[in-house]
Amino acid sequence: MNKTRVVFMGTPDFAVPCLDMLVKEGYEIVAVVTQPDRPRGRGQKVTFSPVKEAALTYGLEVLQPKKIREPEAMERLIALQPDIMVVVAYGQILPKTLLDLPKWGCINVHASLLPKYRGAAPIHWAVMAGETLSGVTTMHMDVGMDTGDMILKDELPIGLDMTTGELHDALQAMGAKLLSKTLCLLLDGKAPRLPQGENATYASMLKRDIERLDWTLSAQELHNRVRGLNPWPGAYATFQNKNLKVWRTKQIDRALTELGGQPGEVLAMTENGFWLATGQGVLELLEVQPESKRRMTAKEFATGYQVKPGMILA
RNA sequence: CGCGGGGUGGAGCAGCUGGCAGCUCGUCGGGCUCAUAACCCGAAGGUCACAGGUUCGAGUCCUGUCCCCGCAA
Repeated sequence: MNKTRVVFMGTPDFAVPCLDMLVKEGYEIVAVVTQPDRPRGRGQKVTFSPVKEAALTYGLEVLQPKKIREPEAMERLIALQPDIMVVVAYGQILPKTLLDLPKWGCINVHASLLPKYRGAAPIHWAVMAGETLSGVTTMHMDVGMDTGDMILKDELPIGLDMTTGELHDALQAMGAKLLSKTLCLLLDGKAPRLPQGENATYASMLKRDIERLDWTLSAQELHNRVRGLNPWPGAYATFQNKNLKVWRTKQIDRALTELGGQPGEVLAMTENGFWLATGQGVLELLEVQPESKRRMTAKEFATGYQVKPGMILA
């Protein structure tokens, strides 16, 4: 049994394996802090965050302050006298008072190789940028946004067709393992403090306009956009005045000049879908989803909606 | 009660101002081609989500139920 008193802060799925790990390894989790319950989804049903769901199954105390700075929450955390706070995608900035509260400080697990992709959506932005290497980093938190001194890193290659969802799942598992190692080092007094250096980039929250596909971009950029926004929030284009989500694409190694066509024009039907002209290069659509319909292969879509060469997607 | 779309042969869609259930793909049989993502001829395959109602007659109109999905969060 591990007597270290831990406060865990986290919200989405990504954080859950870290909480699982802490429980499994016997840490004394004195409280779990997560974002408040909010109405969401179709029907506006109030739902718990994944971390809250997990915490409840473990019978842990759950705190859900609207703002972490509110006195009630601060007092409670202070009263709990945590030895360490572990923060994984919580979604709120911690004030210095809290950062300085635990004896061992506050540790964060971040889904990128810092100092690249600091911020809210590191996985999405890394995939959309066409990065070939990703990973997770643990750090000693400070007042900045993901600016703290680093402790450990673990790397993971990003495949050419890998989606954000796939990378997310891989990094999620990796994050829990790295956190485990990090805590061992830290509690041994052996955790390094590696400054992040100068080459930082930021991965801000996604804005809605990123989802709309612009066929004048290159096939490469569009392919990265589509896989980077899969499975959430999804990229879409317009077909016959209705939205068409594009879930999976493939870059075609074929010069556009030999085929002609304006951006968004259907060039040819293929075994699995169809080719589309872009600003530069050819993109094959493989999986799409019309409004109100389920996901389907681009082949099925083309069959039912009578897609033919020469037609235009906007 | 957040807004909205939809459930029709194996797949994807049309039909929904009520009157014999249609299209493309796939499947099966046959033909053609050096070849192909092909092409030609023919065939099989549907309790039109479920239950009730209106009607001479319902995939189509009305009511209820189940399931799927988009937006918004």
